[in-house]
Amino acid sequence: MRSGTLYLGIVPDYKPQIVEGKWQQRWRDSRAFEVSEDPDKPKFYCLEMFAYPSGHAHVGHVRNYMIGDVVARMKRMRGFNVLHPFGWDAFGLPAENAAIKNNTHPETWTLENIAHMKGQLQRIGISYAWEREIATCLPEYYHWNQWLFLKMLERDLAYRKRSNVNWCPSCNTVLANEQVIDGACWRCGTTVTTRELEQWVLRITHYADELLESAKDLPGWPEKVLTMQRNWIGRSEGARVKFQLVSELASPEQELEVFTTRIDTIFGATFVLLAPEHPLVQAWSELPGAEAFRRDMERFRAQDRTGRMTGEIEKEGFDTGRTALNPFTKQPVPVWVANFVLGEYGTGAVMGVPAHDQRDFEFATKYQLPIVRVVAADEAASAAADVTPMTEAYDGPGKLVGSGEFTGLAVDAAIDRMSAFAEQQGFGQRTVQYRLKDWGISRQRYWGTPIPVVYCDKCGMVPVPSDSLPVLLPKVAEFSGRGDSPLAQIPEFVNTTCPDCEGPARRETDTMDTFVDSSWYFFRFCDPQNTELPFDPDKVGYWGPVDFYSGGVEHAILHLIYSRFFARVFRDLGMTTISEPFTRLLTQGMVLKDGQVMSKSKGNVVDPDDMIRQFGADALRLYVMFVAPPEKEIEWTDSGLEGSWRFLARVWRLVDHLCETVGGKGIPAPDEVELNDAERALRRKTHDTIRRVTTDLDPRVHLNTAVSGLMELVNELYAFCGRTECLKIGQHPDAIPADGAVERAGTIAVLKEAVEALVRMLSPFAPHMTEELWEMLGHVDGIVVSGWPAFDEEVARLEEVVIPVQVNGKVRARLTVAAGTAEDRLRELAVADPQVAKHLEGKTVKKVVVAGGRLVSIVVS
RNA sequence: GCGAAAGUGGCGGAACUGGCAGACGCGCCGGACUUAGGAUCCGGUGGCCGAAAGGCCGUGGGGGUUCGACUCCCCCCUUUCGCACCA
Repeated sequence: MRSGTLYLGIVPDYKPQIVEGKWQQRWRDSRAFEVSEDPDKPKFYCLEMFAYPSGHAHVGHVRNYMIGDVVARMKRMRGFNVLHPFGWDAFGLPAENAAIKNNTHPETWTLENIAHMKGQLQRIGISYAWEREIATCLPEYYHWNQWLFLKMLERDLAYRKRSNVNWCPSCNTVLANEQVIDGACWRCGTTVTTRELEQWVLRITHYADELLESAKDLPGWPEKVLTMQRNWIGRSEGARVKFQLVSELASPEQELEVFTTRIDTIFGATFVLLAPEHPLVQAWSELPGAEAFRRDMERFRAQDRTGRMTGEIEKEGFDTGRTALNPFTKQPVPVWVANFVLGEYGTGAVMGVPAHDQRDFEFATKYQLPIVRVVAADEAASAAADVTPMTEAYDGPGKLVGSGEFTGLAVDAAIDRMSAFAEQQGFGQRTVQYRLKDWGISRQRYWGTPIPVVYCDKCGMVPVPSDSLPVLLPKVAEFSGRGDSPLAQIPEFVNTTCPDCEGPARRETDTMDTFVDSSWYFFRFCDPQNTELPFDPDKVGYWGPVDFYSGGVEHAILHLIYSRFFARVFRDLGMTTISEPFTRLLTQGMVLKDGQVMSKSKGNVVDPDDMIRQFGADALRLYVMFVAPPEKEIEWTDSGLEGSWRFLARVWRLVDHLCETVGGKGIPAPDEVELNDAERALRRKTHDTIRRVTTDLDPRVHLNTAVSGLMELVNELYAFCGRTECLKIGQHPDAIPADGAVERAGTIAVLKEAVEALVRMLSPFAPHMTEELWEMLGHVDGIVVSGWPAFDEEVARLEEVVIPVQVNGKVRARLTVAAGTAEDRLRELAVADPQVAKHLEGKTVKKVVVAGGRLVSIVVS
């Protein structure tokens, strides 16, 4: 043996494959992660966004589950009653497409994928309460989608509406606004077109204001996500203003209403613009002799929807030949149809103020409509306004000109006064407009929840009574991938009897958007087997809301806004008191390989099972947690994984080497024995590490720095053992010369404390290996119940501190002094230090600052 | 165009409230042990000058505040993300 080293001649075997199988089996057998409500313990609901069972989970997917598992295991050790469930977002289009392609049934495909992926997660050692597993494609689950739909119908939160909807020609189905990304289908990327369809809609706008207000302050959510939600809801305050139609040809409707946020500019309104979809435009197009009108209208309506939405298409319009009276000026203005006016926003009609709106300016320039300036930045601009032609619209602050009795008012005051005036006169109304639209949930596909209504010739639309639920999805259907809903092609399903009159009736053949399934599954986990209700309010009362929720940022709007909506619906049904379902939200970064997002289609996926075979699940988990903060994307490297494996093997060897020394009973606690300097230093490091790792995990969730803290402790332990003669391999402490019995007891005591703290704190990251080590250290009860190590502030406090001394901002020396040395003394020592003195030579000391007792700063000139 | 976040060694990343920049790991270099070692243990590793002691420079660029700035303020550059004719 060489002195000064811990040389382990025989490398003890760290065989993750054996250890991991053993503990996964034990956890299963002991139902280690199953929980029930326990009012005596604080609860913690830890959830990762459940999975779409696409087939095989790759490392990019499982990163999320690993993050959640570290949090869940840590909280469990810290004494919380932890609910950590998992399930499957199992309805959806890929199953149907796979069915078409492979001539199988979506259910078969889905259930096989679930079985495989469940195995993958179990091999990673995620501590799920598997007895609560749910799959949304099973009647036990979608029954309650239907139940909730009926409740929403009763409360007028669900309604049927004929409108232009987003249509994905590839998926052959409708998409919600949230599901159109840059004009393309969120799932397949095909350019979305428009169709006019009658479909079921959920009134999310009922909660628009509340969703927006709460999104201003959800302290546990990333600011980025909140901003996205606020923008999506898009509140604007303004006014609706009525313009009287004066044309002889005017339809029976004698007025049209515009929405504006800038009523102060209304004296500059020189025309009115209607969306091609506006009802008046439709009505006029149907009048005799309106062929040309109709042709233009149709042309605009057929224009690419996203082009119109994003401004890529040139602004175009045509004169309707009608005029309307500006209610403020009483002057007639022409009414035009314009392709850039959106039918579904506001009233589908706007006033054209070319002087103060760039879009109107361009339109007016193109069609030579008058431009009248009514807001001036200052006096000079006001004077110049009449003579200088504008080159662009002015939308800055200023005072009104040429606006009758409102002339001279500042913009904000004018908006206020003019809105009030319009209300008083009865031609206007202050109003709040949202960008958020009600959520269309009808999908013309098979693999989803049947919408529980029937259509009867006599009674019209009739909801299926709750006691007849669930409306089962029939097993057999044609999956041609063409035409209308596959359900429409199954007569046995379609033809039914009316619940009211018992006459013949047809079932609704559309299914629900799968985002309905995922909007409330977190409540179902609290009571997954309930056959009477979606969940027992008491159980959700105990577990809810979700304390820690993690998943991809791609759901920042879709899933996360729908869930906030549904939580409020359940609340208003009296079933919960929860408004915000997710207290803390972590959006995990993606995993890249070769600079690209890991995905099956790119062929760059890393299968966790391959990594587990080589290095074990613990090494995989540790690597993914260590390589970067959880929110950041990471670039996969094999060498990084190997490094984590090496670290675990290093811990294994250390504990294996020490377990006979520090394992078992009868070892005194460190504060019961006398400690030498080295022992006190190790103890200090131990407690400092506990403090750091604990706060890094909770509440910070800085998993990467928590791991690095543990690595430092391991390095310290190796160094300590290397310096300690009695710890050379092959020499049991009993065989050590007896010149330091007390010292040896201290060594054993501090080592035991350090090693046990290390193993326990490592266990959320590497649960299998640490269970095994914990057992090797002589513990009978699992590490899961061992508790989290406590740290002692007193012990962690340094006895000696190093104080850097700066001269003009540069560190010139370091003083080693007793902790708590008085500031005056520090000043003396600093100035007297030879290195410092060198830099003070020939100069005048102007000031000596002692900052918080941690640093001395000397200013010279 | 608007909004947000970010920019630190060869690489991933630390630095929590303005107080020792580069923790920890990867990679690389050296040593020990060895028949051998891609294992293991120990050490080194921002750049430049220097044998060393030490010195100078250094957190995208430029300015500012401060005894002291990766951190705060102003301007600019770059990247990523989100929104994008919403009247």
